[in-house]
Amino acid sequence: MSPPPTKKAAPATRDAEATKARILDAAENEFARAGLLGARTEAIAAKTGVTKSMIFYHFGDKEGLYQAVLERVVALRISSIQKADLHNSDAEVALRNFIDSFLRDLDGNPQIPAIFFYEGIQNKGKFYSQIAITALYTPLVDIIRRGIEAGQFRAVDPLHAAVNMIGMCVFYYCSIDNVKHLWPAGTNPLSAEMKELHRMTAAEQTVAGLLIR
Amino acid sequence: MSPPPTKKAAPATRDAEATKARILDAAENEFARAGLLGARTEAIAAKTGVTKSMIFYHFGDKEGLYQAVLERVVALRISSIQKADLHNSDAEVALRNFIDSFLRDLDGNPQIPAIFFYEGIQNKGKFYSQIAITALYTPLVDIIRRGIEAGQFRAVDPLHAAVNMIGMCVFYYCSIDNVKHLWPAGTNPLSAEMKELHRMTAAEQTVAGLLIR
DNA sequence: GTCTATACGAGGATAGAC
DNA sequence: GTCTATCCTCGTATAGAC
Repeated sequence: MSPPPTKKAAPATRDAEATKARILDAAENEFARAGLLGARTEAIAAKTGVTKSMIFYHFGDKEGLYQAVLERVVALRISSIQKADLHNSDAEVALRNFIDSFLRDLDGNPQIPAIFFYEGIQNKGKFYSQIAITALYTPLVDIIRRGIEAGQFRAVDPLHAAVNMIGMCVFYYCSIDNVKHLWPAGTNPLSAEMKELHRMTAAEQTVAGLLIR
Repeated sequence: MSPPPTKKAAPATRDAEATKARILDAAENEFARAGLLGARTEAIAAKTGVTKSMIFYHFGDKEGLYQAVLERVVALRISSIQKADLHNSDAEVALRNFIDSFLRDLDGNPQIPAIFFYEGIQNKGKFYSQIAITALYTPLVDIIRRGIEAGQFRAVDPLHAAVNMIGMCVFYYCSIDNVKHLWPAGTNPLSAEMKELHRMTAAEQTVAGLLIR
């Protein structure tokens, strides 16, 4: 009698970097769905096509994986900010550039706002460090300050105004499943048309909310 | 020998309605902290001062308790909407009334936006019925439509505009722990002064975002 | 580096006494 | 109506083979 064929499937790959990247992609999805607390390592493993053990082998524990996901997301946004032209002497132009860059990033990654909502509410911002938040908000706050000084923007509180503007841009993506019934049945809130409509409307409202009438 | 004194503490109360109300209050807090999935019945019981069993006795299961919390919250908002004067012939006045009423409700219940974020993202809006969303958004959408027709508001998409405006109003309360480092250390984001500043800024930005320049 | 198998704790839910 | 005690499932994390 020949030995029974081994039950174990062959490892999908042995490329550690490729495996880590696939885990990070799946994890980003899962953390957006359920947050650090609700995310299931089993679900991440299933989406990735590897076993749970690989997550612990490569990232130590669930929290380590979560931090890696956050770091990658923040790095992406910082890179976008650097690419955008925010130093136009006209504050209104700089503001439009910032908002446009931000909304286009969201367009391509609509699940990211959810990650940060979870981070703020569930983890009380524990992993979303002071440095990261400063890097993301400071450019916007600076533009608002410049516009107020130049007499282009109303004299609002720049910090509250900045937070509110980000809220106006991201809320759509965080509440899609709550508000989808406002549109006719069958409308896809993430279709290219709907995302463009959101971008247009949000950009207009955000900028107009600040300009002097 | 006399029988040993019973270890069991006397029941805190035997008033079912009072107990249910205390459970609902604690549950609202806990669901805002962690959502339906992350909420711990044990935590709710501890905050309430009764045992876990009472939750199951009065509400069947965790999901039943969750639905009861949502219903109470929605009923509150609907009652506020009915109290506000939204039928002023001037759409700008009606809009200011709506936003002011909404922001004042948030002022008193800053944890409610979190409940709805969880509901949308985690539960995909399963318990936040079509009827509820319609009741909450329709008055705002109607005001926006009236203002556009009267030539007071820019010709934006009314549905997207309404969602974005709500986002501008609630985002502050959902991201406090993410953005708190923007303010000097020791600033309390929920102090009366900060909440008033948020109300003022958000109301201005929301209305200005719609008005024709 | 990847897999299988399992230990171990946490938490929802129930049974039954009072 | 409220409490105590317990069951059982689920999910993180680890051990060890390949």
